[in-house]
Amino acid sequence: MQNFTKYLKTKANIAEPEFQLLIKKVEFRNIEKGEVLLRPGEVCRHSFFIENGLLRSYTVDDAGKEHIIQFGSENWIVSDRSSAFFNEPSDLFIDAIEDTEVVLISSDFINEASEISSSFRNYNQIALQNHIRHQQKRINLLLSASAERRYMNFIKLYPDLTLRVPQWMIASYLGITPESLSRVRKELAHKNFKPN
Amino acid sequence: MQNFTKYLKTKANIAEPEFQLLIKKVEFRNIEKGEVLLRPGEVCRHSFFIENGLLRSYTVDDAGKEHIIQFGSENWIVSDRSSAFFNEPSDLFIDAIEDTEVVLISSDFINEASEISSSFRNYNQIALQNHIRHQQKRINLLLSASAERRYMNFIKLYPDLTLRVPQWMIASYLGITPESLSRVRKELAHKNFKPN
DNA sequence: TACATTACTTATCATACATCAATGCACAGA
DNA sequence: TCTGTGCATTGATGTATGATAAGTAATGTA
Repeated sequence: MQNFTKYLKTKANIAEPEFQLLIKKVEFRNIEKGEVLLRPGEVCRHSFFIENGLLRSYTVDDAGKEHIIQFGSENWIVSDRSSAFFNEPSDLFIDAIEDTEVVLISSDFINEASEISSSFRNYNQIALQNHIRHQQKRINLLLSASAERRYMNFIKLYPDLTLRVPQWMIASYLGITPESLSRVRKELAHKNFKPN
Repeated sequence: MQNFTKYLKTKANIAEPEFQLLIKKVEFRNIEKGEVLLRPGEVCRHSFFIENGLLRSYTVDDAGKEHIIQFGSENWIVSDRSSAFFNEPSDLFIDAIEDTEVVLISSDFINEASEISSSFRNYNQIALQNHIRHQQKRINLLLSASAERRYMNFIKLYPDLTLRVPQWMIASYLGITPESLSRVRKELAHKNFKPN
């Protein structure tokens, strides 16, 4: 749990004694590729801090089509925040794109950590605000940008994911079909586009 | 400032003595229809609590096209949260769709209120989580739903706004053109669709 | 009342992207 | 080595929505 430890100690700035208290509250798990961690209808009881590996959250519409809401790799947290916070059934699937090691974070953990440490509270606040900022950018892109521009934005933001995630999932994240993404990529190659 | 008072006292559960302290910190303003409260490049120094009237926030893309991020009417808060929280220049315009009375809420106010009152802190937390939930639903709709379904969802969620907001703005919020929205409406009328 | 302005609709044509189907490839398991 | 399965590519075709232009209705205002 090196990454999670580092996350608590440096990012959330938790001191050693509090750390010793808190660390007992979390659980460690190995997830196999393809394993499902959350299904629609269930309440999301844990947030997943990713030590290493790759998770995604997504919805499935009436036509059975998947729409990816979020990817998460090392040092990210994947969760259905709304479901976890409001204790209501989720609309999402969460599953593993690669074999993944996660730290299970319960709502209790968050609450206790917030009580114990004002710096954790602060960090949590920042995380929420970041989430909002990120979502707003995505909404704006979905409203205003073509498939090509959305894809270019994606590889600029997530060069690592671009390599690790299968293309059809990227397409799903961008709100287009795999075929369209393939054509977009061909176009870009043609235009001699290079990432960076 | 009846609505705002009620908001602080009942929703955020602020007691009378704290209320007296806090209320001095806010400012009241009348905004004329069309007046601009925030422009891209500026840092969003205030959140706007709406006593009555109607605001919107929106971006303008390279082609000069507007994309509406949010509407806000009575008892809602309109703001660029990211800009306000992180103290960074905004990408958004905020302006008034109707003559509007607002209460100006500064970051200082939020911070002080959070220190004074744990119930305010709590309420603020809930507001952030609500925002995230709302944005996620919108992202999911933009990824998965047709123009028609997005519109149907809109009138179900915001029957009041459907009447008060000009159609071309609703179209902009949904990510379609006014012409398309007009077509969708015709279709729905044809199918004998009634709200509710 | 008349005139200007703004909002909404309708019609036509254009296009980005979806859908469907076929093919090629790589990798995993027999 | 063969074969199956999943993914990426490509081509042909379809369709929802965009762009443009014009008309009509509604609203404001002199």
